[in-house]
Amino acid sequence: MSSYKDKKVISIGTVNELTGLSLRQIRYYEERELIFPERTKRGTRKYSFADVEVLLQIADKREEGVQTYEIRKDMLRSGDKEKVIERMLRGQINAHFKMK
Amino acid sequence: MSSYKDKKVISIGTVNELTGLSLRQIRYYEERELIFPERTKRGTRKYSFADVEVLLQIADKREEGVQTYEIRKDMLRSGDKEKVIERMLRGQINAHFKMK
DNA sequence: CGTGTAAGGAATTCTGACACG
DNA sequence: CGTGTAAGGAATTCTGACACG
Repeated sequence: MSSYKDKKVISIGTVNELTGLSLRQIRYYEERELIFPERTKRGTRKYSFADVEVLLQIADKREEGVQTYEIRKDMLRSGDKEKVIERMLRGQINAHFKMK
Repeated sequence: MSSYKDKKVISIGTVNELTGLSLRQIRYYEERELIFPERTKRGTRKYSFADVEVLLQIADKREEGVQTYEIRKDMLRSGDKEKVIERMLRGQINAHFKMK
């Protein structure tokens, strides 16, 4: 089920190289709940390849002028609802345990 | 051919968590040419999931008391010779361009 | 041979905020 | 709303070396 694609092992700097998005943008999309990285003990964000793919999609939408709120709605509406929900739950759970 | 499994995106600290090997050990196995991480501009090592798997195998061998030199020979002799050679070439090439 | 450690420096990441709009 | 940036701190990673054996 959960393979390499979903393992959260990539740091934000590498995600920046992989997507071309600025650190600010990557963090902001998390704030808008479009993406849900994990956190190491220290608090460093870790992303999966799946996250990188989502970010690439977000980048496309943003270029089209779509707002983050709309993108989020689209994601919830579209295809693999399960995946999205799973990602979101993981994010929530993490946030909860770290008592953000 | 080359999928997520081979993309070098994991930092040494994360590899340490994934394998349980110390940073010292991970770096040493590179010195012994058992593993070939890439380097970022700055010089930081980046590993792939495939590298992590190899490290796990190395760890097993070491526990059995096998020396790194023997492990290296075994790797060259065993199964996917292509993969090994490919990995080594990548390592060499990287080393060359960075003029280690 | 294989691995630990202290050493000093350089780059990374984090958060909260001000800015513009 | 979305993104840039300067700010200060904390943790990461790097290399070369001494240590033990």
